[in-house]
Amino acid sequence: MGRSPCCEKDHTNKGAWTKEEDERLINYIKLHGEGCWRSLPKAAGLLRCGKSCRLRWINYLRPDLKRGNFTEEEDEIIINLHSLLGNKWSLIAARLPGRTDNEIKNYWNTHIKRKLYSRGIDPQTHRPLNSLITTCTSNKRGNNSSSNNTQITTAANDNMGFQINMQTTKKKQEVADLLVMSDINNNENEDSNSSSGVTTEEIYPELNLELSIGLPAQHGTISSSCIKVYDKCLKQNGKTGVCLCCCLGFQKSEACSCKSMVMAPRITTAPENNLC
DNA sequence: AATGGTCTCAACCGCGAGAAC
DNA sequence: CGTTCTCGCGGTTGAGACCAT
Repeated sequence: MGRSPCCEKDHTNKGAWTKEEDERLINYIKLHGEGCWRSLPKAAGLLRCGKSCRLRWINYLRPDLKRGNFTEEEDEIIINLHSLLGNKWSLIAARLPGRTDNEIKNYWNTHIKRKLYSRGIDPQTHRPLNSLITTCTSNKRGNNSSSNNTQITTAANDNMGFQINMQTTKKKQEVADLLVMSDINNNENEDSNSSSGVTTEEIYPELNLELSIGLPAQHGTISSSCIKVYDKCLKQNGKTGVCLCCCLGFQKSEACSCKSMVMAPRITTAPENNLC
């Protein structure tokens, strides 16, 4: 019946590789070649699972890897290939000798996305950001209970750009994400005169939250935090288009520079300090 | 100099497809 | 033919480097 497990996970190391482990892996592959990742760790005297060995070799130890910064030419190749292939990093890597899928993926997330945003291009769709007036649909519960929907719409803002220097930690980002939801919840609760301490989930077990928000298109400095929050929202809601200021509820509606673009009820009852 | 926030990237995790039994 | 495993992939995480105050 089937095959035996690839490794005994109780007896394997995790985390960063040591020099000694690297040397063992390199020496073994020099002698025996790549492949047979399942049996490799034991044969090479490594307390690692085969998967980990494969990853270490492919992403770091392979002799044909090109080290150093990506060139402008490589940037453009990646952008073009991504527009054709999407997040098929292995396919993109196959067309860039000496680069790994992991490396390209990291580079995309940390550099190229920002570059595209600053050009006013959405990195997912490769279309101009200011043409996007879209719908974010939070439908985690998978049920469209139309009477309980909240719909909020803003348009793209050409003036604000992405010059939001969000001094947020990862935890703050999570809080910020929750803020979005809780602000919506607050609006819902205000509407229904609900008292505090009761979650929206309790009030609306089948709640579907639908947002329609636009992204600014002006060139500017974008922190990776902004991009992460944007991506997270994008992922959770399935579609494109978030004004972060509004999304995070970081400003009062009357103080927000994109107020003229707000077309529908705002997301938030904002905190006192205006970070916009 | 100390502290706290942000960025980068190596490594891990989980999943799907196909192979082995 | 069904079950289990391997391989490879894309997404995510977290440690440490770097930067700002």
